[in-house]
Amino acid sequence: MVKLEPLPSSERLYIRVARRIADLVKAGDVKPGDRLPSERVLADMLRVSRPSIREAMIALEVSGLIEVRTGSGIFVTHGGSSISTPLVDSGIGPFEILEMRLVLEPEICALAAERISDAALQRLSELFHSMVDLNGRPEMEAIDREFHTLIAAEAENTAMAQTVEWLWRLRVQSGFSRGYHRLIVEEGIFPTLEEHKAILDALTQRDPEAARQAMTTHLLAATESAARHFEGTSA
Amino acid sequence: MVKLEPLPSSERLYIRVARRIADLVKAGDVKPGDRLPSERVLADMLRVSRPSIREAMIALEVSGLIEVRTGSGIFVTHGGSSISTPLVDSGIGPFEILEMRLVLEPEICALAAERISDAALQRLSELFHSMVDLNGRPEMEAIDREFHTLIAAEAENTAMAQTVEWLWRLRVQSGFSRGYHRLIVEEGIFPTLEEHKAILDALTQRDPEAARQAMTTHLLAATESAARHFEGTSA
DNA sequence: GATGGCAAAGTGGCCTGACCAATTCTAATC
DNA sequence: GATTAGAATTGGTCAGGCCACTTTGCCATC
Repeated sequence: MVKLEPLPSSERLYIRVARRIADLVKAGDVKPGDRLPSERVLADMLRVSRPSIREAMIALEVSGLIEVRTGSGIFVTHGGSSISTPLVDSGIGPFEILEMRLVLEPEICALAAERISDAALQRLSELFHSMVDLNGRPEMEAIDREFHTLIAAEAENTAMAQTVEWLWRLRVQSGFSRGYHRLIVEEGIFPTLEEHKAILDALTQRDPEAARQAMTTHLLAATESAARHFEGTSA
Repeated sequence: MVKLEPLPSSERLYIRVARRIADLVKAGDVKPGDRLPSERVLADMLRVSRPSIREAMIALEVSGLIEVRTGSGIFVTHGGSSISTPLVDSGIGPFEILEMRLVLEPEICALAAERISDAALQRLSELFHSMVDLNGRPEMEAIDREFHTLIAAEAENTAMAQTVEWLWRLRVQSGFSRGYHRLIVEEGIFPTLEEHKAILDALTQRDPEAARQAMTTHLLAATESAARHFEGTSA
């Protein structure tokens, strides 16, 4: 029972093509925001047919590495190869997301307190003031998202940062966002603002313990208000 | 400046097709292991061309929902739509993975202590004895993996479970596995066995605090031995 | 009757060439 | 200089075909 398996004689063509393109991006030959050559040109350069190029592009698109714009071209995503946005519903609900965030983000916040850059602190401060100005309008959710993902990025752990971004994408899918604005209106904006302020302050003072605590408080509050919101619903 | 965007009137065809197929799977009309109709038949049924079917299949394949076997057919994966195996190298290194596991898995283990089923405990026990029997041979890593992913599954939080599986896939990619066996040989098998035994015991007693502590101890030990292993290397 | 081999049918892998629709660019026009 | 109509570019989709690999089942052989 030796079970020798390979001689992957020849992987499927679209995979080889996708890897080539991905290497270009990773090597920095093309940067986020850049446009790739057209499908026809790529096909000509790689000596494969256009369908094969298209298959590779779809694979890369699903992987989140590129974005295809009809009639315009194929562009490299800014996000880089993060955990892909599920093509199929993940089936992950709001409370699972919050439970996980409650485990992950306080620690991330503590790490970020030690590693965060001045530029990031500056940006966080701007975001906080944007939240104040927006005062509960729907756009606030996007600010909230950038606030949390930026902190995750500053923890300088790619795995954690990608996971936080993934969780936000899941949140958008899982019908949580639909109630976000109503929630803010119902519960008032001030608690949320104060919680974010506490996080910002702790990070500014680079105090890991306070940062952890502030994030925990914030997410516990979010969980409770979500519980009130979804009370009795099937979500 | 209203910027009304909708009427996604017509998403790209391959996405609509992929969703239809994904729905079939989610609805249970086709089960894991089943073979889907051939590309030609699908094209005929959905009234689209074969290339469109192929593009959809590639999207689903990258998403991990199906598996395409040349000359044989298209089969539904057993794993279900988990976080997909990156087509491109994520660039996430061993220590980032361990840092994140150290945050996540102790809490998962604590949750699992309260929620784990008897059947799962039974399986964990079997896995532990397999580890003892294998006594450090390379196959042990697969057992180790099932041990941890099973615990994550028993925490009854899909987001966490998928993340743990994702981290193991990353680990395989990141050149960690290549040193695993050597590590075991160098450091001896017994510490690892004892750590797993402690985790198993805590879960059996359904003691969250002990479970958390046991997992922390295990991962700290793993981190240290990884540090010794990668000492001076570029990994 | 069981076994082994071989051919036909079925399936995915890949290509050529074509046409359509959206976007972008260009140049003529006001 | 700004506007706008047309041309060029780009992705979206289709049709049909050929190849290589797998599976299946028939048939000759043992």
